[in-house]
Amino acid sequence: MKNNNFRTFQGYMKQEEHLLSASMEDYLEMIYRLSKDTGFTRINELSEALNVHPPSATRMVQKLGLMNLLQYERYGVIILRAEGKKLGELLLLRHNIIEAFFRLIGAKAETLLAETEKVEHTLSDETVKCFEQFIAFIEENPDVLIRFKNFKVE
Amino acid sequence: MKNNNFRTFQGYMKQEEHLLSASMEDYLEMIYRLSKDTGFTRINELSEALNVHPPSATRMVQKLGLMNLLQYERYGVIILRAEGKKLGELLLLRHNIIEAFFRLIGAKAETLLAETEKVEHTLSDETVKCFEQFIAFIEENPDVLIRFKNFKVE
DNA sequence: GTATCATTTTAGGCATTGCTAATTTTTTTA
DNA sequence: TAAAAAAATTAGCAATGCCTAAAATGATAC
Repeated sequence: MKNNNFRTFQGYMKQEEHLLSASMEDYLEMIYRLSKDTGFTRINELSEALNVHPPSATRMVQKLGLMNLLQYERYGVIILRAEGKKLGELLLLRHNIIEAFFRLIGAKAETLLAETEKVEHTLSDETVKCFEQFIAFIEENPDVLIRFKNFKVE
Repeated sequence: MKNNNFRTFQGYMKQEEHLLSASMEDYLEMIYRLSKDTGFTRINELSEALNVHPPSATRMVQKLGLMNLLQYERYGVIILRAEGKKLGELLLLRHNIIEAFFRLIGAKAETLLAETEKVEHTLSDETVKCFEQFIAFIEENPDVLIRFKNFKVE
């Protein structure tokens, strides 16, 4: 076995010149959700939504602030900057594509959210695009889905 | 947004009574691969295969040893115990299902391995089963794949 | 305006898993 | 069998991101 291409999970996650870690992506996506209507969110709301304790949210928000993805001052409100907004929107879009795709192929509803939240950090743009194309394909060819469902019953 | 079900990536990865962390799964899967023919492997071979440095492999192997997944003594060979073998086999099986599925829907060959290695730690058994069923479905209905490919061209 | 309450921050700790440097053990070679 | 080389271990550090406890700040009520 001279195949030099394997890595551990962490090895892969580091290797890429990922601008954002998985956690950063989670925070950014959630900030985008929460501030979509009102234009802002707060540490408390954010930490509750993500089921982390406030100090964890504070630290991450400070970090995202240093990266110029959002605007934040101590004890203040969290407002996405243009770049952060753009990323957040993409992240949410990606999330929705993956979720829709999993639903299509029959993933259990109970685990759908957790599944999507985990997977979304690990898929390449190309593969997400494949998911997207498959969704569009099924929309135009609903008979395929029916055949698949029948196949599964057997 | 009172939905209490979101978590950060790490939140999800911890939450489950996961016997094995993502890294543990990687090591176990690789040990299984490497010892499949010969019945054993070594720290050096393992660390090279996973692109980590030997001390990292030593530590993880010791940990897996404490979990009774493998048999190991200082400076010795690594031999999977029954439980470790069973898990390793399942992990490799899962890996292959996911890889085959991604290939089917058209994931880029260059990123296929990395993609699979990352995703495999984040999918539920049910979803992997969906992948498996889809593969079987396409095998029995190759016309669907042709239609999908044609659809993508447009 | 001050006391209370809620929110947020700071400080410090923990677990994981990677790394390097130095040491120990094993294997090979001469 | 003794010296050299290779392999593996130990020890200690780093980064990430979570936590708790205590302090600081802000908002509210009287």
